[in-house]
Amino acid sequence: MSKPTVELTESEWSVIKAVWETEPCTAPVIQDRLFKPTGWHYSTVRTLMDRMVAKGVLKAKKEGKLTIYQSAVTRAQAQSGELFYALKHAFNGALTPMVQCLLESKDLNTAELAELESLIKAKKKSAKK
Amino acid sequence: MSKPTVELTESEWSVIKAVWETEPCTAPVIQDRLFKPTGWHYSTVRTLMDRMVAKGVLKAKKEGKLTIYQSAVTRAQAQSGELFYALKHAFNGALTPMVQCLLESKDLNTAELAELESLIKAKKKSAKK
DNA sequence: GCGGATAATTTACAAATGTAGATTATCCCT
DNA sequence: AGGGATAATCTACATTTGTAAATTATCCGC
Repeated sequence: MSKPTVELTESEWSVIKAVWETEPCTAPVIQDRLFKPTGWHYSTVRTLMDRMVAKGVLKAKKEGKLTIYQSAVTRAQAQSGELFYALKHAFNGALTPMVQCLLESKDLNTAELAELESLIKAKKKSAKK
Repeated sequence: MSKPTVELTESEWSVIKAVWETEPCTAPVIQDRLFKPTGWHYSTVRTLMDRMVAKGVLKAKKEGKLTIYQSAVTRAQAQSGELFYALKHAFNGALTPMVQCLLESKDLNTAELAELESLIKAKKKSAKK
């Protein structure tokens, strides 16, 4: 029932993003989408995808001669996985320093800051019930 | 002059955290600190540290028979590296969704939210002008 | 039914990562 | 000077990741 934390490599991120955009889909389709940015050949993409199936981040089913792939984790799950990995390792789980790091490193304009502020306001509202 | 983005593996995070806390220090000292949580033996830690020197995240100098290590990247640099890795891969560089993910996944209390809010306020102040 | 197109399968191989045993050098003490 | 303690060096090996060529199967149209 618990979703075991998702951790993806850089290559796997490329693949799963393409899958989310086109699923259900076949490996050739994904290869096609990724060829431009990565230059990967079919067997490369296919290997990645099959390994991802083994890891449980993609699902595959055979349909006639074709293998149809779908994601087995949502974008939100994968995002959380990545974020919490960073939070845990780099910030020892402490949220505030992480946000501080974000604010300091990125050069945010006033509008962006306002947006973040309103996100928090909204959250406060829903939290205090 | 530009700091090439720092990327650390999980094991390397363990090592560099210990180094930050004790530097300058020797490998045996680090091994000692890490033995409890990880069970790693001397040669394991030593290998990691030497590979980290090769990568440029630690520095080593010979002092008599001893090898003295120090970090070559600051905690803040490493934190940024990790955070931006996540931001880039999981969120395509978009800050707002990342913060949203943070707010949604962690169950923050009102005080924490207030703290984040004040971080942003402070930033706004320094940004404008 | 055959040939080209498309997809799948098999196999491979180098680099990076995680882990550590075995051997050797060094230093200090008696 | 010899022996134990400590540190260093060397070597090793399994797993994971990145990348793909070569071979084989399948299907569609002629």
